[in-house]
Order: sequence, then structure tokens, then C-alpha cells
Amino acid sequence: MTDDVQFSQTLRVWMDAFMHRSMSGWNQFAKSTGISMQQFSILMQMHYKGPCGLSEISERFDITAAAASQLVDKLVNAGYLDRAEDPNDRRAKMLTMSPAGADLIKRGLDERYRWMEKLTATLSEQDQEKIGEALILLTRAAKDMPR
Amino acid sequence: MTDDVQFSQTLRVWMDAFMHRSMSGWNQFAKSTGISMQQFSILMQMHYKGPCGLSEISERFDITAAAASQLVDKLVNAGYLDRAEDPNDRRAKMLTMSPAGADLIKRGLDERYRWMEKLTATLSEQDQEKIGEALILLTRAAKDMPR
DNA sequence: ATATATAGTTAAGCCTTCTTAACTAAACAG
DNA sequence: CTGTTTAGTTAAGAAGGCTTAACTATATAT
Repeated sequence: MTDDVQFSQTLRVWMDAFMHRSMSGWNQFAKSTGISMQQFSILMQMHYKGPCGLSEISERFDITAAAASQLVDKLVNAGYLDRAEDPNDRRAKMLTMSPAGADLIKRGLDERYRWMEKLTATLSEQDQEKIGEALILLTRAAKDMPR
Repeated sequence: MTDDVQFSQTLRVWMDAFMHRSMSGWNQFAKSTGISMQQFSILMQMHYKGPCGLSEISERFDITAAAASQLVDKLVNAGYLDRAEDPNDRRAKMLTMSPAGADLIKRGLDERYRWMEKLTATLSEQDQEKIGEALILLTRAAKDMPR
């Protein structure tokens, strides 16, 4: 039992450290692109989940359809999203990331990954192996988790 | 070299998975409290770095002193921060978290930690030990990193 | 003592986000 | 065919966050 607690504690410390660092870089990047954080979140979400309709946006971010429509509108106008009619349902729109949008996200992710690579460089071969194995376990466990 | 790349890749996958999950819970919590994300960030930052003056806020978030003053004002009015005169420099203010603010942050962190504990429960004793060691290495490396 | 720099506040104005409400158009159910 | 539900848009208005500019008060340098 006490082992469980200790492990949780380790998870927390690590999570705090990483989240904190990652987040600030995140905000900075979003700011540097001129895009708002909300708009950036929509692009990120599209990056991970692929094309979707407007209704998905409003559901996932828990905002009204009107709000989603307006946000998407800005992203379309900025050239980061493409908005087309869904051929299966002509009421619906099919939102997809434009090349410019994909590029923006890629740059954001690269920036986020950069410090991880620096971190990697400070670790010995053995530590990398050890940590690599552990992270694979951890990632798998997280993905399998109900929610 | 190829080992380096593979390790980086593992780091990325894991980072994506965790950030994604953690972030959505984060936004949800901030929303549920009625407080804005920016205001919440200030509280979080105070939680980690302790009391500070207004100027620190404006530096850390890269906003003008005016903006910082207005944000802090809202937090003070909401009862989450205390604003007192700095006895050493009567121009300056000393911002500290109020009990209500500390409680808010605590609840936010607890929420974030909850799924980590669930995740812990799905791991075997051996895996926990393995991952625990790895995370300690990783956290140390991250803390030692120049920036 | 005087001038300048620093810490913070306040007000006006702009932009973003969000909501409600009224609307169009397509899909679907009887 | 008709009525209803679903997908999305548009407009008006509230609220938040940010900036610049003008201001007060304290500290510091000469």
C-alpha cells in the first residue's frame, strides 16, 4: 500500500514538472503565431482526431454551435482550415486541416519536442533504455484506461 | 544514434498522450469553477512559486503591468488572492494566496491526480517499481536542464 | 533638494469569445 | 406532403483580456 502511495507521488512530481514546462512553451508558441489559444486548440484537436463536422467541435469544447461556427470561421479565413459541404449530408460541413494549418501544428509540436531532445541528450545510454521501457508501459496503460 | 531517435519517439508518444488527457481535464475544471483560464494560471503559478509582487506576474505572463493589475484585481475581489503592501517597499504589493485560493488549487490538482491514481492501480508491483525509478531519473534530468 | 526611475492603478478602446435568438436549408418520420 | 428534427449561420450584446496613456506614490541617484 505504501508503495502505491510512493509511486503516485513520483508520478505527481514528474507530471507537475513536465506539464509546467510544456505549457509555458505552448502558450508562447500560440502567442507567437498570432492565433488565439482557443483557435489553436481546435487545430490541435483536428490534428489528433482528423476531419470532423462543426457539431463535433461544439461538443468537444462544450460550446454552442454558434460559438463553434464563429471560431471555425476565423480559422477558415486565416487559411488554416478548409470547410466543405459533406457529400453525405448536405446540411453538414466537413472541416479539414489545410496545408497551412498542418504546417502550423507541425511547427508547434516540433518546438515542444525540441526540449525533449535536449533532455534526451543529457541521459546516458542505459538510462535512456530504462526510461524508454518504462514510458512504453506507462503509455500503454494510459491508453487502455477507461477514461 | 538510432537509439536516440527511438527514445525521442517514445518520449513524444507518451507526452502527447498525457498532455492531451491532462489538458482537457484541466480546462474542464477551470470552467467548472467559473474562473477564467488566465486567472487560474495566475493562481497555479502562485501555488508553485509562492507570494510575489505584481511586477512578477506581468513578467512571467508577458503582459503589461496594467493587465496584471486588472487580472489580480479580479482574483482579489473573488477572494482567491490577498493583496497587501510590501513593508520593505511601500510602492510594491505583496500578493499571497488566500485560503480559498489554496483550496481551489488543491481541488484542481486532486482532480488531475485522480486519474493518475487509477492508472497506478492498473500496474503490477514490478512495473510500478520500474516506472518509478525511470520517472525519478527523468524528473531529475528535467530539473537540471538549463532551460 | 531635485530629477528620475520604479510599482502599481485607472480609464478608454479594441478584439476575442461566448450566449441567446431568429433564421435557412436539408433530412427524416408520419 | 407535412411537420419536426438536425446542421449550421448570422446578429446583437455581455464579459474578459489586452494595450496605451495619464496618473499617484514611493524609492533612488546626483
